Amino acid sequence: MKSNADLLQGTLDLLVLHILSGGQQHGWGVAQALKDRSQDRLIVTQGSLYPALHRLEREGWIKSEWGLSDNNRRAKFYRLSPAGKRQLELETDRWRRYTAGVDLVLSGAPG
Amino acid sequence: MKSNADLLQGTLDLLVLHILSGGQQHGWGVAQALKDRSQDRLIVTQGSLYPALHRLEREGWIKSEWGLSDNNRRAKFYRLSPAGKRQLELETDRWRRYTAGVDLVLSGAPG
DNA sequence: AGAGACTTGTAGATTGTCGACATGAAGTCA
DNA sequence: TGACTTCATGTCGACAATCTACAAGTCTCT
Repeated sequence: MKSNADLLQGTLDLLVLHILSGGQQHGWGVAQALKDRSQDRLIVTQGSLYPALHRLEREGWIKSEWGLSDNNRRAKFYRLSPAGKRQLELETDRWRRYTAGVDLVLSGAPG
Repeated sequence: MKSNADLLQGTLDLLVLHILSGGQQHGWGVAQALKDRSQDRLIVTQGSLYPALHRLEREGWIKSEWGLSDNNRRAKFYRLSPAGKRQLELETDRWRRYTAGVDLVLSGAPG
């Protein structure tokens, strides 16, 4: 049974950046936000989420800081950097262009 | 500079199956069709296309047969099998659900 | 004390695309 | 005849990203 693993590829960065564009959030919270807002369509596992966050930070698109979560637990909070804001715009465009392309193919006469 | 490599991942099968749903076509023709119909948004390289076709055939979703192209050249023609038709429907649904999820996240209030 | 939810993280396996390369036939043009 | 372009199929190694499974620790509630 095929999951969404392959579809997620190339979209996760965009999604995470978008979530963080509204304010700081810790990793677990990002995953929850994605699940909730997509109405359970987008489920991101820890094995994807944390490496993704580290990758984004390595690229300089997000910055992290330790703090306390609402539940009073130690958590690492991430926020968007100026470069991350630009990257978010880039990736949003890329996504829109790409889906437009797929839609053109899928809606066009087959054959 | 990021290409569409990662976005293509998980969509290529769907796109190829869709193209073939309208009748048989050879590999090169599939790539051309994708490029043309997407108005140059979807460019599939040979290194992705041929392995994908072999994969789909291995799964039993498409069948192949050697023949002659319009240009009088030796070419392998692929057509959708009944299982491929079902798979196309599955993957189309999967794609629609996924993009719906992404759109929910992207259009919702950030933060 | 124990259970369960919250929180971060890593390692190995798997998968899929890319770029580069190799091969060859058909048609065009000088 | 020879050179070049387009059409057409294919493989190989590098690389990137996700998944599953595991490890570990904290806070709250019973």
